[in-house]
Amino acid sequence: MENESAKSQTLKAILGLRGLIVDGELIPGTRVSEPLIIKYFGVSRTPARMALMQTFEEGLLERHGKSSYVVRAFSEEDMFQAIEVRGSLEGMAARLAAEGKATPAIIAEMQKCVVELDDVVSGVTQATDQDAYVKLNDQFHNLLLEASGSQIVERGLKHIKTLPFASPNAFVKSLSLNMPAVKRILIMAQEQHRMIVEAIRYGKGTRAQALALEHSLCATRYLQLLRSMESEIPFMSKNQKVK
Amino acid sequence: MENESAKSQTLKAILGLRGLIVDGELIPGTRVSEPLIIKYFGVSRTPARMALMQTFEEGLLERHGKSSYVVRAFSEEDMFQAIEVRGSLEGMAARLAAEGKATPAIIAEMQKCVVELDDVVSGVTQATDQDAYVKLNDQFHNLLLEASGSQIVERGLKHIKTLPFASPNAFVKSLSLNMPAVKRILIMAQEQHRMIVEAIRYGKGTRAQALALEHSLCATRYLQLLRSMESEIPFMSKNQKVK
DNA sequence: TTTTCTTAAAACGTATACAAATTAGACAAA
DNA sequence: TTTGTCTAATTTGTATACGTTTTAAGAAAA
Repeated sequence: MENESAKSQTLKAILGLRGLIVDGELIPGTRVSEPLIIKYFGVSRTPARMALMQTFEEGLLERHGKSSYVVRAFSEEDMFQAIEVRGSLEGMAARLAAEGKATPAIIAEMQKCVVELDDVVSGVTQATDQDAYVKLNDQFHNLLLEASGSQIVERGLKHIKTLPFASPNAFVKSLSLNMPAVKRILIMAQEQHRMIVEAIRYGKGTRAQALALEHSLCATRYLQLLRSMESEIPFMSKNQKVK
Repeated sequence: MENESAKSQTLKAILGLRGLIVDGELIPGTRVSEPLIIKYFGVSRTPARMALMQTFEEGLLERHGKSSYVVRAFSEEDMFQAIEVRGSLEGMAARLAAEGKATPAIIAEMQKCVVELDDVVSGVTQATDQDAYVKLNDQFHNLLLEASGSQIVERGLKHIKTLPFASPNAFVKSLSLNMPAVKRILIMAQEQHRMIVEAIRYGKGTRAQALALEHSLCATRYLQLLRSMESEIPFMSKNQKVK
C-alpha cells in the first residue's frame, strides 16, 4: 500500500505524514513540527513544511498556539456528519448524471461494475472478497462522479475524502464480509448500486439523488456496527488532549 | 479592501495572489509562476511557493504541464453548482441547528440579525444599504454555521467559499439594491432568513434544511439577473484558453 | 507555411543559513 | 500544590544557493 520509492521528497513527506496520522501512529493532540517530519522521512525543511501546510489544509491538523500544529481529533459525530456531507455530494453527482451529464459509455461502465460486484457480493470466498469488493466499490463511486461531469462536485468530494473516515470503504476494511450483519448491509448496498444506475439511465434525477444519499449512509451502519462490537474504530478519539 | 500591512510575507503572498485572481487581474489561463508572485509582492521564493500551493489546493489554480500552474476558468455551470453545494451544506447546518445544536443565545443573535436586516431591506438609502446588507447577510450565514456546531460543515463551507462566486454575497455586490428585480429577491431572501430562524427555534429540522437550501439558491437568481442584463459577470469565463 | 529539433533561458525541487519568534523547562514565590 | 517569570533550546519565517527539470524561442527541415 505504501509507496516506498516516492518520486519527490515533497510527496514522500505529504503521504508519509498522512499515513502516520491515518494509521494512528500520531495520536490526536500530538504536536507535529517540521523537525518531526524531518526525522521520520529524512527530508529537508522545505518538503516538510509543504507537508505540514497541505495536511493542515486538508483538516487532519489543526493550529495550536500561534504557529504550530497538532493532530486533530475527530468525534463519532464528526464521522457521521462527514459521511452525510459525502452523501450530499454523491447525491448531487447522481442527479447531475441523471439529468443528462452521463454518457452512454459511462453508464455502460457502471452497469459492468455492478455486474462484477454482483459476483463478489454473492460469492463465498473470503480473502478475495474483501479486496475485490473494496476495489469495485471504489470504482463504482468514481464512475458515479465521472458520470456527473462536474468539476465542482469532484472538488468537494476530493476534499471530504481527505478525511479518511469519509471514504466509501473506510469501515468496510475493518469488518469481515462474512458476518451476517455485514452481509445484510452489503446486499442492500449492492441493490442500491443497481438502482442508482437505473435511475441515471432513465433520467430520474430526484430518485438518483435520494438513492445515492441513502447509499452513502451505509457507511454509518458499518460505523454503528463497529461500535456495537466495541471494536477499535479507526481515526476516532473521544478525548482530545490538546495542551 | 487590500490589507496593505500584511503581517507575514506568506500571508501577503497568499492574499495577494488570491486578490489578483478574484479581481480578474490574472485572467483564466494565465500561467502563475513563483517569479510572478515575487515580482508582484516582493517576497522571496518560499512564501511565493506557499501561496501557489495553497491557492492550488483551494482550486483557483490548476496544474498545467508537469509542474506549473495556470489560473483556472469557471463556467456559468460551475457557478450554479458551487452555489448548490453551498446550499447543501447550509441546509445541513440549519437542520443540525434545529435538531438541538443551536443554543438559545445563538438563536437570539440570529433573531437580532434578522431585525437589523429588516431595517436595511425596508430602508430607502442607497449607498449605506449595500454595505450594511452585505455585512449583515454575511453575519447571518456565519451565525447559521455557528448554530450548527459542526466542525465538519464548517470545514466544507470554508472550502466551497474559497470559490469567490460561491459566497452568499458574491453577486449582491455587483447589483444595485434599488432595482425592482433585485428588491424582489431581497425581500424574499429576508423572509427566508426569518423563516429559517423560526424553523430552528421550533426544532423543525427538515423545514430548516429545505429553507436554507432554497435560500442559498437566491444567489443563482442574482446570477441569472446579471446574465440577463448582459453585465460583466465577475470570475466567469466561457472560453478557457489553456494551452 | 507548419513541423520538428535543438538549445538557452526560466522555473522548479531541494537544502540550508540566519534571524526572529515561540515553546518548554527550571526555579522562585505564593 | 499552583502560579508566575525568566532563560535557554527549539522551532519557525524567510531568503537564497545549487543542481535539475521544464519551458519556450529560434533554427532547420518538410
